[in-house]
Amino acid sequence: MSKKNEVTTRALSGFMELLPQEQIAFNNMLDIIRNTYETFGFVPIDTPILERFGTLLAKAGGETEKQIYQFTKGKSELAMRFDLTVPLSRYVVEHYGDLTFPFRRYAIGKVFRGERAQSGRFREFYQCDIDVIGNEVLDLRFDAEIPSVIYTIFREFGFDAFTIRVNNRKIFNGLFEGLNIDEFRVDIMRSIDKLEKIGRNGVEKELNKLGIVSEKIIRIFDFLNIKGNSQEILNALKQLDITNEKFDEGIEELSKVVDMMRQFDIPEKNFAIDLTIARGLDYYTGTVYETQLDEYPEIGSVCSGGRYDDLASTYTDRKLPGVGISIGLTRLFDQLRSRDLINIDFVTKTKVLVVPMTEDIKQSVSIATVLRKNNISTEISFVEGKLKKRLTYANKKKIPFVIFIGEDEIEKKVYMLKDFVNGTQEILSREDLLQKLKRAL
RNA sequence: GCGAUUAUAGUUCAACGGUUAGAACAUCGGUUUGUGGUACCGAGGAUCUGGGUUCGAUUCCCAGUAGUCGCCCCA
Repeated sequence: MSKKNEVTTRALSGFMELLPQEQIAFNNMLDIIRNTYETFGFVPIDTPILERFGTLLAKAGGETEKQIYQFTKGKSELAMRFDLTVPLSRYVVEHYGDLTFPFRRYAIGKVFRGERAQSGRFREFYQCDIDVIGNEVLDLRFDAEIPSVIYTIFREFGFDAFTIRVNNRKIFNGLFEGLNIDEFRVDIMRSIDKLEKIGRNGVEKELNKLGIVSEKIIRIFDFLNIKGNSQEILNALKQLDITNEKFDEGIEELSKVVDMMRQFDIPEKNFAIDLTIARGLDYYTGTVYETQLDEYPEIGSVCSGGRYDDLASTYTDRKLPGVGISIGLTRLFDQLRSRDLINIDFVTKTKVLVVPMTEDIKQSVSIATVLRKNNISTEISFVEGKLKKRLTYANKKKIPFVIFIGEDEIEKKVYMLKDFVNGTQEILSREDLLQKLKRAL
């Protein structure tokens, strides 16, 4: 808070800003995500942060629309993207002729939602998406591959106890059709999604409010109360007295997806069928996923997604079914950080601080260049004042090595290397210095 | 959009209807010159904005603004 111009220097609420050491940790997680996506053969794209308002609005609706940041510049009605999937569908339609299908793309970027910020809920946050888009058709096996990417990433993050929960929207839709309450589909799913939070009574109350008769509510809970391992759930579903084509189709799909997830070597403990998962944007039509950390369920979902059969239908007559998932890295990172679960290993990536002790900096610059060419991050200290001050800088930033270059060193063409960790110090030739640093780092 | 709650140094927190609003951490300087961490000494730095009550308000009241938490929604 600077008084100078009476301008608040605080970042806006809901916009995460990190210290360098945190940002390094954050970027490390981003790197893991990006690398994993690429090893699965997803290609990168980067769509604009701003889109025409009409483009975003076409697929949004209801609550989502209220949360879109929109503004007018000149005569243009613009809006900030609220996710990466709607821009993707626009992108695919626009570049349809240049893309190879199934189109496997990843996108990492900030998205914006104009809502009230609170714990774990941001107005600007990173989404890290993968999607597979088919031309006319998309094999169900892709639905099982997506969770295996997620599994790989969370293992790379170092997590062991996490669960990828799977469900299929067709089961819900079939159930609601069968009970003749399809018109309340969206509202019902939202209530069901809150089951863990508000309990059975809370959900019952909400369903009552919608005007659903108690006999049907009981049927819904018969369905929701199905528990057990994946096989038990599937068996119980088949025995439910629901005659609806969609319902059966959903069970069939879910059954296949789960079976294939096993073939992708995802351990049983890391996935589960969860019939209460209804969450997610309106456009999901089949498989839906949600991932949570077993030890921190209160964090909520850090990775959600699903299958959508008609995402681009507002832009084109072509049928472009897709399946994908999004990691909400900002939320994940923020929640881990507030629980002290982020390892802050580095304040900087600098490994060597070169300290010129004279006006002549030629040798300092020269050795810095050599080290950098050898991929050793190096800074040169141009700080005025006492040597103490310059060493304090290295100490604070936890830079492990300092090289002193004074008159003696310049004269003899040698380097005084100080190991900050051990506190040792030695005079080395350029070649020995390089070899030693390479070995140590 | 709705509700609750909070607002004092860079940060986390004190205090008081009445003289210079305290502390810790952080920052900067010092404890003799080419050697950091620990210790000691010192310095700078704050009552969100506007009204009201009062002899007097940072303190009490109202409004605004902003933060936080929750609802809605969602990653």
